[in-house]
Amino acid sequence: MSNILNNKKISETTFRKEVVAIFDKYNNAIPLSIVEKELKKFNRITLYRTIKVFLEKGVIHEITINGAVSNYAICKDECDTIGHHHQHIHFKCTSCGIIFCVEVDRFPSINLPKYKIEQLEIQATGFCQSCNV
Amino acid sequence: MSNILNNKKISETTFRKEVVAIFDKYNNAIPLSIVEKELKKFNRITLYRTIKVFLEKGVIHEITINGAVSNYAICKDECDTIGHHHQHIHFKCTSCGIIFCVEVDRFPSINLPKYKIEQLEIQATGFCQSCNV
DNA sequence: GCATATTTGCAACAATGCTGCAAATATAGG
DNA sequence: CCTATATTTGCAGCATTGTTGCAAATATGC
Repeated sequence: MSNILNNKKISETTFRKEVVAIFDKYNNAIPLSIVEKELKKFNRITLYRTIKVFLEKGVIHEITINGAVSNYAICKDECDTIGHHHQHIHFKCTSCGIIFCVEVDRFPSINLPKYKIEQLEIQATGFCQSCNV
Repeated sequence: MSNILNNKKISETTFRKEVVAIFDKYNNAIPLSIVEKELKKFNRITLYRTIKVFLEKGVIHEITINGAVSNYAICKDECDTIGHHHQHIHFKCTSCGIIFCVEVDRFPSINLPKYKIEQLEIQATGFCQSCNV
C-alpha cells in the first residue's frame, strides 16, 4: 500500500487520507454520495475541494457517462499534474449502475483525417459479470 | 428539411420548433447556454422540459465529456424512444471547446470477457481542423 | 370549431458547487 | 522538538442547475 499522497506531493491530512482509504476500499468507480456516506465526519465544501485537488494532481479521475452524476476512481497509471493517461475502458452496468475501469489487451486507435486526436475515452454500457445471468 | 417533430410523434409547438431550428443551424453539438441565447423568448423550465422530451424521443442526444457541461446535438441516425444508436465519435477540441459528432468508416468493436457490451461511446479530445494549424 | 389532451409559465424548492475569511492543522528549518 | 510559515478546513452565504405542482394557454383529433 504505497503512499499516494506523498508520491503526488500533496500534504497529508486526516481528511485526505480517509478519502483515499475509501477509494482504495472499492475496486470500482464511486460517486460522491458514497464517499459522503463512508466519511465519519463529513464536510461538503472540504470534500469538493479535496476531489478537485485529487483530480488536478492525478490521484483520481472522473468518469461521466451520459449526463449522469460523476463517478471517481483511483488512477492506477502514471497520472500527474500534466494530465491523465488512461488506457482502460469505463464500463457502466445498466442493471446495477456500477461503473468499472476495465483493463483491455489492445486499446483501439482511431484516425480522423481532419482532427488531431490526443486522448481517447471509451465508455461502454451493458451488463457486468454479476448482472449478466 | 424533414419535419423531425412529426416523425417522432411529438406535438409541434412554437417553442419546440424554434429549438429544433437552433440545433439545425449548428453543425456541431451545443450546450444549453447557446440555445438560451438564440431563443427570442426564453423560459428556463420549458427549455429543460423540451430537452428532456427531445432526449427521450430520440430527437437529440447528450454528450458529456469529462464532467464539463453537457452538449446536445440532433440525432441523424435512427434513434427513438427505445434508445439511441449512434455510430459516430464525439470529438472535443481542447482549443476552441467545440464538440463535433464525427462519422467514421469503421466503428471500433471491443470484447470484454467478463462483460456484455450493448453500447459503445467514444470520446476523443485534441485539435479540430480549424485549431490544428 | 369544439372538446380533450398536452404544453407552458409561475412560484417555490432541492441539489450541486463555489468564494472569502478566520481558525485549525501540517510542514520545514533550526 | 519547537516555532514560523504555508496550507487546509469549516462556516456563512451565494450562484447555478434542475425539479415539481398547479393554473392558464396552446395544440390535436374528431
